[in-house]
Amino acid sequence: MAKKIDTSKIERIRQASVEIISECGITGSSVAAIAQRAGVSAGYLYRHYPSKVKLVNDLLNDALNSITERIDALIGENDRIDRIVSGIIGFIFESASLNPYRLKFQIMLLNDFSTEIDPAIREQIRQIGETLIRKGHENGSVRKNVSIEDFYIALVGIPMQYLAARYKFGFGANDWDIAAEIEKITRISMCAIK
Amino acid sequence: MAKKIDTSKIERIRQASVEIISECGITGSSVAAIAQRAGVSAGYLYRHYPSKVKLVNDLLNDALNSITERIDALIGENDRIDRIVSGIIGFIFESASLNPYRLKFQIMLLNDFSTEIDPAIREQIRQIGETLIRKGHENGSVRKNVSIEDFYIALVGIPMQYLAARYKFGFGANDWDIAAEIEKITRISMCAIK
Amino acid sequence: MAKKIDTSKIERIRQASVEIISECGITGSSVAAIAQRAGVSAGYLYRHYPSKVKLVNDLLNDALNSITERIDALIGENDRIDRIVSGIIGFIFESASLNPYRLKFQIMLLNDFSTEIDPAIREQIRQIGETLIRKGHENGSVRKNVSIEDFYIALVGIPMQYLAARYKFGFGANDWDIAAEIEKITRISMCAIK
Amino acid sequence: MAKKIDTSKIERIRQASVEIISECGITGSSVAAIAQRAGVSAGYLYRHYPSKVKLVNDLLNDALNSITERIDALIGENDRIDRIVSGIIGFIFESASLNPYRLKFQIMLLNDFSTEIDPAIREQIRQIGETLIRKGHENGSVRKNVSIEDFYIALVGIPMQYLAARYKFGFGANDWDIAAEIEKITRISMCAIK
DNA sequence: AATGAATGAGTATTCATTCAT
DNA sequence: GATGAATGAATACTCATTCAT
Repeated sequence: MAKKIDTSKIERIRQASVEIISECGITGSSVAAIAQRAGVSAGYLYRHYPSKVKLVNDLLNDALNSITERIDALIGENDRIDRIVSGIIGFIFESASLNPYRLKFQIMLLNDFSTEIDPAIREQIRQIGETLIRKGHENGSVRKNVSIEDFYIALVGIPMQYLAARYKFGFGANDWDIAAEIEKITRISMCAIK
Repeated sequence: MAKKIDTSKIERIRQASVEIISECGITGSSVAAIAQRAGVSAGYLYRHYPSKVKLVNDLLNDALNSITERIDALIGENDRIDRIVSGIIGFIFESASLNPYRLKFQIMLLNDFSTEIDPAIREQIRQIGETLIRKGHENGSVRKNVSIEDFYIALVGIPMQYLAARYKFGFGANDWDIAAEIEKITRISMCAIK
Repeated sequence: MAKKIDTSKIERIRQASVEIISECGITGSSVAAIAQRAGVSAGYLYRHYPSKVKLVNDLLNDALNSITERIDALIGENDRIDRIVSGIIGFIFESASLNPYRLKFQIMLLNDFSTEIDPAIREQIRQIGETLIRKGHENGSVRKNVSIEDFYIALVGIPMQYLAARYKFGFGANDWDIAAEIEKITRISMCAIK
Repeated sequence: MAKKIDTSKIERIRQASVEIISECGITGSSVAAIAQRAGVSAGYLYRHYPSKVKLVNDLLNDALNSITERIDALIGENDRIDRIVSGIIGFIFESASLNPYRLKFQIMLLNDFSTEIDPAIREQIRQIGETLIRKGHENGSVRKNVSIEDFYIALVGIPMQYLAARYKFGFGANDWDIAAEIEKITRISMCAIK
């Protein structure tokens, strides 16, 4: 029986990449630094990712997938738009508290015009948007002329900018009432689509 | 007499920097590439900026200053928070249509955790936030527990995420009714503070 | 297992540095030129020396150490100052014939006021000087008011200037009677301390 | 009547060059820095020296000439070798106290194998050496087999190494009895040729 | 005459990537 | 499989030199 790939090493590479890239930016992060923080050799990294660019793309796609999958799940679970909105905002805040590096990484790359979004992901996001528009129209929970951008802002843009402001400017207290924050952001986000 | 400094060259360097950085990221943009696009030599650039870091900081500070100055002006002109909000959103959209690179540059750097905001700028932003909170409370146009972050997303976060979504995903039509957009986004942004 | 470090490469870098620096001066010697003469890549050099400055300092310290170590050894072996003086002069001439670049390198850097001597080396030299003064006074082989500078001249300055004159002006024949030269220089050097 | 060349500017360039080069080395000294310290423009400097290399060569030749001229003068004035030796040593010490930069510059370049001595100067030095050998033999004040190198270290090498040791290592007191030093060094230097 | 703006080749240093072991 | 030695192209920055004014 052939040796299994040591998935924990791969996971360490992924987490190390996210950490270092969120701290130093993409081009500011060297493969050597990533490998070192992951506790593997640079050569090992290259046996699993053909290039640094592919690694970063993979990570970004996964990060976006985790959000789209959650939205898909929420859509499958219930029809109420407000539940979907508060569900995804809760997910983002939870993700921020579990792994802030990962959230910073997502925010950074979603606002970085030097990296392209994988067309498949873009298409997936477009479909989610259209599904949500249709659903919203069916049960009258969104306004007539709501657009995909409006949903993007509501589900992703607003909560992430809220967190970005904290990370970037560090205003305000450090002790939040997370449940209250989620409720507040949900209310704001609903304004974007209702 | 020696040659006169060609001031247009400085401006060309600034614009080229903003363009290339918004396309390639900070570390992905080489001084040589910037100089070439500006039509000057790399050496020339260094006679006016002591380092690439200083150049980028200068550009970012100017970009942020242009926003804070506009907010200050709007605050000075009138007391209605909704006018201030729509004024700054209008300014951002106008800026996006005049010089999209500059706006991309701002969005990118505001969401990049590998660069620090100049403490002077951060303080300026904090003061603006507090002034707006006080004003809003005085005339009852904002809710009780509104925070600086709430104002940040209302004035900057939400309009910029709209634009980021367009730039990054390219959904939707290219022919906007800008006035209507501004009105819509103002309404959403007001939800963040009201 | 990864490739083994080829230790001969390090030695080649050291020798190439000494050669090129003795020919072109420190700032006149590029890292690229050194790497090329050593037959390694520039990147390789940087995996073993953190900077050009450190490389040069290392080489200079080693070169000075080789002299101070020899003096220490000679001091340990016998008490006669004249034996120590002729021993070190012999060592310098031997070194010049084995590796003239290395000697040129030493001469150059000892007479270059743009580089600092490592304080540890300076202290070592001072201590050697004081030991020699004490020893010399004990057995009456040096004059009363002999100073550290006098010993510096005797042990290092005079033999090296003799060689510098050859290298720089190229007077005289190329076929020396080295033993006689050493004897002559020793006699002159003894005048500096007796 | 045509405007005269402003000789004071030229002199300032020369002195500034000597100062900066003695502090930073040849390649470590930029033309811009030299021009600035001289209070002239870089362009002005280039109207009088075709290149940095030529400037440095000129300065070195002048520095060596000032020594050879003094030796020639001393030879013309008297026949006693010891008077010539003490005369030139006195001249070097005087020069060191009037303009230490200049002396450091001379020491550095005489021990720098990356710059070539002008063949005319070398020939002049050789002739001086031969004259001194002949004179010394005539009046029996030097030993039979004395060489040009012996004279070089007696007249230049030994006094300059004394000064180099002070500059480089900073041993010893700062308050010398210059007359006594000159006498001491003359005695040592005479050993090199007697 | 004198300036200093402008250049571009050159320098030290880094880093993605390869490959011998 | 896994390593890390080795590479060399790329990057930020400097500086001798030129030339328009």
